[in-house]
Amino acid sequence: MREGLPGRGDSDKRMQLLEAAVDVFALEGFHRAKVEDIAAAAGVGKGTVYHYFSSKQELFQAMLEMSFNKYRSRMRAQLRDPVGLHQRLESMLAAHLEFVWQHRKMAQLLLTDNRPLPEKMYRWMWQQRRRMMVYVIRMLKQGMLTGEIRPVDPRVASLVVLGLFTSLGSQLAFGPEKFNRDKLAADAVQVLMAGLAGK
Amino acid sequence: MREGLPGRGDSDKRMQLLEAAVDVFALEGFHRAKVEDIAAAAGVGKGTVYHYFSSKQELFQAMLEMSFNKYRSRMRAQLRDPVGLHQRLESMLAAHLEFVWQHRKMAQLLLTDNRPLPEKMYRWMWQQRRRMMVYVIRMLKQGMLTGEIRPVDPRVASLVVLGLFTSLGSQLAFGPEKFNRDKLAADAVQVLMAGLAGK
Amino acid sequence: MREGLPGRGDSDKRMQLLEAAVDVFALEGFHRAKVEDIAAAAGVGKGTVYHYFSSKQELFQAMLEMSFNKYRSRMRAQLRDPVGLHQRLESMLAAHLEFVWQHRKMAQLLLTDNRPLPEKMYRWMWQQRRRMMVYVIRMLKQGMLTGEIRPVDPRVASLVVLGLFTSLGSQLAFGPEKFNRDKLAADAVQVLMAGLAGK
Amino acid sequence: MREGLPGRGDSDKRMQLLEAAVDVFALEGFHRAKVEDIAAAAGVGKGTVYHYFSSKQELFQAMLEMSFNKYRSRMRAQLRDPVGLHQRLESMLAAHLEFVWQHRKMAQLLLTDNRPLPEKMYRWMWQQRRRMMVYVIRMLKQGMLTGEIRPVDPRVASLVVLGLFTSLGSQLAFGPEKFNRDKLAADAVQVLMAGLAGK
DNA sequence: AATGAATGAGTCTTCATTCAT
DNA sequence: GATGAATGAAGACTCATTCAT
Repeated sequence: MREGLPGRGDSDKRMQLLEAAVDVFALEGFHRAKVEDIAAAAGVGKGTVYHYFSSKQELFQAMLEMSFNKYRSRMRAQLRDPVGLHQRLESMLAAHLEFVWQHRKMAQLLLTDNRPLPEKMYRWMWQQRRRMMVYVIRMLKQGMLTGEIRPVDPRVASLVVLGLFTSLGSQLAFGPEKFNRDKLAADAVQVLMAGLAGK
Repeated sequence: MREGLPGRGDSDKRMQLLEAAVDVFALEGFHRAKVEDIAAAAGVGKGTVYHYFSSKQELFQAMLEMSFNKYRSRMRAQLRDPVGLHQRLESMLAAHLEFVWQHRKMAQLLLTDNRPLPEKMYRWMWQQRRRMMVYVIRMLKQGMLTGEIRPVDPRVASLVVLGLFTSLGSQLAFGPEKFNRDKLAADAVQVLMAGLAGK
Repeated sequence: MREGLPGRGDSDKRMQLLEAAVDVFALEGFHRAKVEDIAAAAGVGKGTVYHYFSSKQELFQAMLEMSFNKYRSRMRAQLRDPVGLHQRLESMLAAHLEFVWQHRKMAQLLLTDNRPLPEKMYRWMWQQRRRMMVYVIRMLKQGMLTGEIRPVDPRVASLVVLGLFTSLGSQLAFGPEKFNRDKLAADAVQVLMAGLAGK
Repeated sequence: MREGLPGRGDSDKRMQLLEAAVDVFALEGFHRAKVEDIAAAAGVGKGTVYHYFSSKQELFQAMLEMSFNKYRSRMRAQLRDPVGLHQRLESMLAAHLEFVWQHRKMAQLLLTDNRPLPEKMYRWMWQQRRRMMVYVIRMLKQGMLTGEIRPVDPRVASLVVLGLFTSLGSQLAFGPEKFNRDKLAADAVQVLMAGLAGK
């Protein structure tokens, strides 16, 4: 049946399913989301899901991975040009907020519902955070070398940075207020760099 | 059987159930937790649950409220004696970490599983965060008046503060590392107050 | 505890329960009626029910019997004075309608819900009908002897009579219309006696 | 597996379920009937029931409607040829008895168990009776015009007629005796038309 | 490859009944 | 006698998964 160009990367239906999965899972959470609804949202039959994914579980994981990958490549794109640490933190945070905003639903899902993932997936998610942390720590260490930041425990500092990202992200995704994302990022990084205490 | 002081305000069984609920929900998440298991963990019959709570849902909510209330009173206790802002943030964070550590399971639950809560509970949880934020903002504003902190957008700053709390909390609850909680709190607040940028 | 005159026929509570049972069973039907509700309606504790009746089942049966007995004695009262058959049928029907009207709820119950009664009760109810039929047949036979009615198969005729009673009863109990019960009885018996066919 | 003519309008399984429902509901009553048993009787899985009916309730209603419809079309078939009123009543009653006999179980159900039907269904059943009554009244009025019956209150008379139908029906369905249905119908209508009173 | 009818394991919830006080 | 907290058997219903077409 498969019409269209042969060798066209990923099967159409698979991608449709993944995208439908983002919507439905985000809206309903893992448990309330029904495979049938995802199939319907993707415009395919229920059985078709099982051609592409061996289980609801697996579909969920694949969907998560796809989303994380999008996130990572978005972040990486931000980091090409070599700028100072302050500037870099600012554009990373802006990119983070931009992504979170655009994938609000997905973000809500990650921050609220899940847990079917028998450990394995959990570990994977934690790993993602870990990876991010490692990257931030490296960045901070380098900043200390260049004198852009003063000597602090990089592990503690990275937690502060990550907390900032997450906190602003949640507020954006859940909060009722509208923010100017770029200004928010700039302000927050400014606070982070200069500290709260008056000079 | 009835041990302990007679006439103890809240029904024994109800409290047993709430405590069993914390354990089981934290371990399994809302959906996988079986009412029967909670009953068993509390050492009562399945039907007894429905004497005290009209549904699994309600039991879950009651359990959350109990935990939040414990958290709030713990926090408030920390805030009796009048100290400077730096000191206050430090002891709040320390208390937060202490609580999170002691209620690790509960924390994991809140941060990972949930979503059955048809809006109502959601709103309630968001409200809790809101309330905390309001409190922090007030604290920061006062700090600006006393000159303890420099003039910054208090909303942005409060997000940084909350992010710090959450971030350290997660790391503590989920991370494999052991931390000296008091030192962690002190260091983090130090970073927060003085900022990353070298003087 | 039992205060009041000793030897006072039937225990107070028992009677209260039976009366509450009529209301609740009639309103809810056997299955939906909850023992607890009946107890509450009688103003006693749930456990008390089981002092007087060994089961919901038995309570139901006792309640039915009480009602039937009331019915029978009401009917019998009607039959003291010796009058002609036409007159007797008329006053029986009027008494029937009167009773049905006053015990509307009970009637609805009998005509709509029931069936928990594992045979035993069923047989009993059928027996009541039977007994009634036997009585009617005897009456009809006598009427033939006295020449008040013409020779017909008494069994068939009794079915017609009983059908009349039931049919008018249902209409009264369920129908939205208000009837003048005595006139209705008179008219119906008139039709029954004289037949539909014009002379 | 699928035997019988292909393309048969109503789904096979649905019909199997309806027929199994008649048997099981009639045997057990609404409440005691287990969905699982109906499924088993229909030779399908438990879940299948919920493909065709959204609830036990709905299955019950659908089953009732099917039966009533059968009854109505049976009755109507009886009424094609134009005959006198006496004759018509007789064949209607005979058809009624025939149907009741063949659907004895169903009849028992209707006359004994039910009441889950939150009003809606009740109204519908009452409506059926109403409709029948209206039809009978029209018939009687016409009979008065043609002089086949004498002038009587048609509403009262219709109650007598319906009572006759119901009464004989019950006797047939529940009673232990065997009847010659046609003779019974003829005799009863004869009584009805000529009345009990001797000429 | 695609489908959706069919399935039944898994759970919440109800409520008659028991029994310690 | 009276009570109501406690119990657990029983049953409706959901939904991931299979499989014949």
